[in-house]
Amino acid sequence: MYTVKDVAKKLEVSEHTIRFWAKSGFFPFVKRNNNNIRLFEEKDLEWVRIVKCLRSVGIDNKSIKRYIELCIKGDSTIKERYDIIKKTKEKAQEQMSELENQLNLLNFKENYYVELIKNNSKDTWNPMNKN
Amino acid sequence: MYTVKDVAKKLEVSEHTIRFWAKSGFFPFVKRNNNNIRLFEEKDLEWVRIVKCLRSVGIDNKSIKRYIELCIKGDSTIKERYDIIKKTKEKAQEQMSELENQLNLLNFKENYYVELIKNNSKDTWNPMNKN
DNA sequence: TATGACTTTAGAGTAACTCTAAGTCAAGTA
DNA sequence: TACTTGACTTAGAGTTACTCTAAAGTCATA
Repeated sequence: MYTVKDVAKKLEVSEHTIRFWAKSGFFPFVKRNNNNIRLFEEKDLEWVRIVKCLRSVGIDNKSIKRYIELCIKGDSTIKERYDIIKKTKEKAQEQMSELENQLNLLNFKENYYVELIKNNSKDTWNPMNKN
Repeated sequence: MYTVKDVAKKLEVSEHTIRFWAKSGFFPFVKRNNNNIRLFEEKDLEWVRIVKCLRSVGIDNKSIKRYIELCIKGDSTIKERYDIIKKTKEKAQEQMSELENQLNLLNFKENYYVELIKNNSKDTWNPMNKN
């Protein structure tokens, strides 16, 4: 059994965020002990992991809530949930190729600076260069 | 020469965002015509591209502003700018591997749903399943 | 028993957009 | 010539998803 703090540490999400997600209704299944303290079971962690995954791919909180409501409804919604996951996956793949582009640009910039430093030359690319 | 709208379309960023960035002081070099309209030159587009790149890797606007101020200062700041780009690149690489993890999870989920549908079986993973 | 470490909540604060309203200007049309 | 349309401008309000703070409850240890 894990407290909010444990979950936060284990999944590398802030405690604030876990509580915010809880308040947003993302974990309707989480039990509380006698002192009103949330205790996540092993199985629940998988769920938090999915929420983190959806968020980090940029799915908004309203859509995550909708996905959760489909899960609550039960097996009749499996097809619809499958579609959501598939769309999300496609979105993630686009992000991957976008990130590759950005990495290329950063590599280019890095090399550019390396050359500048090595040759002690002027930064002619910089549109505001005063030199 | 490109208006804000042109830049927005070319770099796939909203016009609002370009104006917001302009207001934030990200494009101190952009000229205006007689009617006070911003006109970006070809060279300036490269700059907007860098800003987009830094933002999409999660660099905050204050840090981007700082980078720009270093650029304005001129060639004496090249080493410091190099360090920023290098750190940003490392951050992007971490994001890449994080995104790979998320993609793996999404693939796993996708296959799980595919199997459920194919075999018409129960969703035993779902912690809120009512079936 | 009190100190400290933990939890909870409501609600204020923040970053980075995102949108709206009101205004200027130039070009096209009746 | 007057009017409408459309592109651009600004200030500032609104939104999302956190992020933080404050107040209060519980429990172990000194």
